[in-house]
Amino acid sequence: MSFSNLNEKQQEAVNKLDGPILILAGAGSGKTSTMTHRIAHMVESGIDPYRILAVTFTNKAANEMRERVEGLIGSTGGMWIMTFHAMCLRILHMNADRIGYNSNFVIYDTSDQKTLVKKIEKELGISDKEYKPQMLLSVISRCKEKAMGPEEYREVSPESARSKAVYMVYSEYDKRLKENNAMDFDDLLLNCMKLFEADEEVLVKYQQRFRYIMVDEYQDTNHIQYRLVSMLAEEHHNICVVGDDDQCIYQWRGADIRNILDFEKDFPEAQVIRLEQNYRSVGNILAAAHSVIRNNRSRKRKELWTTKEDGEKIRYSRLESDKEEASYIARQIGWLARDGREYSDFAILYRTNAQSRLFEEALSMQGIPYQVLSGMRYYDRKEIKDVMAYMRLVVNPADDLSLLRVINEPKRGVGAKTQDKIAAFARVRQQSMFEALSDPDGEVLETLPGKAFDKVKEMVECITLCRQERENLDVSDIFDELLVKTGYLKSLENDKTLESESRIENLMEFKSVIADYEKSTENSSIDEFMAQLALAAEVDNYDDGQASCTMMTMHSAKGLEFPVVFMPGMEDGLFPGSRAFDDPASMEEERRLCYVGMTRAEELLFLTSAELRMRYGRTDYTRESQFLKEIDSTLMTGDAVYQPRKGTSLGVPTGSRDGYAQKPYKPFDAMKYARMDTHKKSQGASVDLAQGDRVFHKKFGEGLVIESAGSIVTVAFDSVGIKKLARDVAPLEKL
DNA sequence: ACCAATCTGCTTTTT
DNA sequence: GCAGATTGGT
Repeated sequence: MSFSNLNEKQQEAVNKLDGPILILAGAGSGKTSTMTHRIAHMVESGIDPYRILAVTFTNKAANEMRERVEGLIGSTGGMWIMTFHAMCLRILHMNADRIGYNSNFVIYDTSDQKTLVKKIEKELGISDKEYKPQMLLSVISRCKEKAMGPEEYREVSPESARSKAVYMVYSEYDKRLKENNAMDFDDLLLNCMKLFEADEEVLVKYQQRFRYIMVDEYQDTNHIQYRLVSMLAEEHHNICVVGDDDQCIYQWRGADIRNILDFEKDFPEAQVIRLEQNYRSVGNILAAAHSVIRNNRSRKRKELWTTKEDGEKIRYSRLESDKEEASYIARQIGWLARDGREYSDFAILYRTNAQSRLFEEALSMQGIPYQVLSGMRYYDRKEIKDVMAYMRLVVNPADDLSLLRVINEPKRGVGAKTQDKIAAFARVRQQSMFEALSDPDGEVLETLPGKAFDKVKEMVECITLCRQERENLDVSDIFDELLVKTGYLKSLENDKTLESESRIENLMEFKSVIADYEKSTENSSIDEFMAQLALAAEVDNYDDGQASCTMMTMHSAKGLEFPVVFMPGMEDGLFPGSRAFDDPASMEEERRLCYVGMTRAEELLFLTSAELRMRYGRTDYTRESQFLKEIDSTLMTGDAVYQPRKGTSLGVPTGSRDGYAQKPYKPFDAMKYARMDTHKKSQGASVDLAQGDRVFHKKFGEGLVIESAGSIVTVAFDSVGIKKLARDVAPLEKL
């Protein structure tokens, strides 16, 4: 095989197959090409594909790698090219019994986790206001990423109400997952690691099998993923990790940047190869991106270069308002398209999904076709989750959470009280709720109120039948059976609203997903289908063949490239987000995100900001993003970026190398004020004042209302006399 | 048990 | 500004 299309460094990486290697692959440096050629080279050198493992983060990356390897050598044979989670799922499926799970376990996604935590909080009498499910889950997830169980958590945490609450929820959460024969995403990794630790035999089997290991996006691995990889590579040390510390944008989710920074410590004999030639962007874009990222302290030395021409300068515009910003970008796209660009050449990359709305409006106004990659997963839709819950029960009758989700969907007259009753019965009988209801003795079922009895019985029988026959039925048959016999479809049809119609459409779309699955798999089964589905994501649906421009967050844009990129909302408080100003580490992460965004652009890069922006329902003045100030001004045209005068009263010299160090200014936190707004509003509305009422004012003390007309209240205060107050604003309490 | 009116509370996202 | 959750009324 010839690698003449690869540069020297890339060839070096491709040719060194043995021993640990760290490939620092800058943005656009031909990373995937290098990795796929390296795999191809292994096979050409006579290495059995069965011995090769390549792990990625996303399905998309795994699919792309598989396709490209197939393109090079025709077949991927017995290699494993898959995500961390898929790998663990596969290993656990074959060995579930060894860690006390039944191999038909189901996977709980984020919203299942949230439902479960809320339920637990309620049962334990913990306020879900004080301890937000999301916050608890992120603590739990952080623990699991470090392989820290609830007991260990308790030991290392300070004695506080908070850690006690976390401990109680965490331990109950874990217990419930196990009872329901379910795992969350972290468990897939964690349990796989536990399996390796507990069972030498299993570990050795995989160590011996995978003699060559590659890990993509190594900068985004968390501690458990790191451990898994280290364990597998322990024997032979043939491990090749590829990543770019400058593109680590998932630290907030547990990615541990130290994994890549410390690789050479972990494997002292490691060879480091830097891919620094960029094939994607013109010189000016590259230089501008570099002028931003160099402000980060914790990064490996690296500077991309290109043989491309400088290209045009980056264009920056400060617009009057967010609406103006959107219409400016739409106009630019219009002009460039008339100039011969394809619509698919354009991408609008923003910091938050909420920004997409204005662009959608502006683009459709100009008649420009677009596609939005939103955070909302297709599988998060209610109707899809409902039918999936039915399907899960077919696979795993121990899943109480799914049963609770659908027992009253469609309405069967089973309210909260009845649900509690069933749960209580099930607990006494040491069964899951579904098992209790379907028990042939009928004891639990018969306690249901009359009209609920028939309907629930019908549902239970339908699911039981599907379960018994699931070996003989196609997945789509089970789907039909469930939709019809449970009455779910009928209740949607009877609804006759626009919403229910679109729900039916979504269900039909889901059926075509099932049909696709059946076609693509020889031995299709509902068990396997459910497992695959849990690991599928929406971003996989991005279609680059479409003749439309694309909008998405900068996060989702990682790994993609576009000839023309727009980055709107370059404002302190939005990008970088206001929280970044409290913490240098997260400011650095925002900066990496900015770098990722900018390096998506091949030829043209537009940055914009708006003087006035509406956020959380209020309009505020904004300040230009500090990232704009970091960009080498000789590389930009358009509006000048406002630069504060040197040596201002605060005495902080400008031109400091780290952006955050020179920043005495904390951007306006729109969210904080939006919250205050709603509280005020609700307070004002609740105070219904009439003449003669006694009131209390924080500053003026007690008084008597002498007139209440429209928005003005006149009060005679005992100590300070008569005052006229605006009723919606004044902090008045009725006594 | 169910529905509608009000209130709340908000990044980023993959698996 | 908007969606999801909660409350209060039937």
